[in-house]
Amino acid sequence: MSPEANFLIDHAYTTSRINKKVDASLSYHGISFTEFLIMHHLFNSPLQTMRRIELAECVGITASGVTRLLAPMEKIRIVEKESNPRDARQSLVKLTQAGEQLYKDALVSFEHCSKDVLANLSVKQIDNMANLFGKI
Amino acid sequence: MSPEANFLIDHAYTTSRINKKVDASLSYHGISFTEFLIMHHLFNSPLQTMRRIELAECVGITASGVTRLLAPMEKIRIVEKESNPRDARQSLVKLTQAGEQLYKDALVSFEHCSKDVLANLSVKQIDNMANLFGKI
DNA sequence: GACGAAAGCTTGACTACTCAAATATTTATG
DNA sequence: CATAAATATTTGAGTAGTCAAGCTTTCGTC
Repeated sequence: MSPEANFLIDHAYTTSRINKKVDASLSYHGISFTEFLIMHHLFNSPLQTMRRIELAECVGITASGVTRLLAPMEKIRIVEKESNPRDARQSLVKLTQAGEQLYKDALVSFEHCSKDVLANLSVKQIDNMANLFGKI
Repeated sequence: MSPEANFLIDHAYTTSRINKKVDASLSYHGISFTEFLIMHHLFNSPLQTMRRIELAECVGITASGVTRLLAPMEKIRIVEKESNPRDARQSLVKLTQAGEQLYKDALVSFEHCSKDVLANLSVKQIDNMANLFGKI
């Protein structure tokens, strides 16, 4: 078996362990990793608003996945809809004040979890991996 | 945001893209990545049989996930049940002849896909990443 | 400036899981 | 050796998505 194939198999295993740790860490705030990613991209987008299709691309799910994910988040007022006067097809998404605070709180846990997950690697090694991953 | 947190976020994105490519490549054989992983671990286990709980650990899902995943695979005779005379609780899983052939065929696609996914990386870089991933 | 094609989003039906509880069997202990 | 605890698996109910089809709005072209 080639090193490429072996890597993908090992990678799948490691990824599943990482995701479990991250989900466990964020569950304290009542959110999943995917919901955290949504909030992360909203928070860091220039106008704090994004189209649903952009969010889908960013977090690696489909547009309908975004619709279903956002529905409960709107209900508890973490995010809200905003319409684009220039294009009535679009339904822009925005973090509410509460959503912004929740993101900041969750980020603290996420930072802790990240450092825990990657505790055996130096910053140089992480940068190196990040660089290699960027090529994929 | 720390390099660790940034890495996990980028990693999630890249992983989703990798999984999509792998699933697309294996769909030609009518199987998912998870099913491929099951067959892979069965094929490479010393006696070609494993307990469901071992499979669950290997592929990073729960025992009940394994039950549900294997049900259709048994139905189309890719895998079969075998009982352990020493322990009646166990229900061992084994690749059938057809399952073994399917695995070998799927492996060819998986190898192609792996090389394609990692085309921009040298073998040395892949080994390096595999090594770093092993520390996680 | 009408109209077919494309973009953005949602919905219905489905898949691939998860978790908690139930069942069956084995192991350990008093 | 009886019985409590632990192990292996399955099942019921729920969650997190997917895909294909549909609706509405915009764009491109003639």
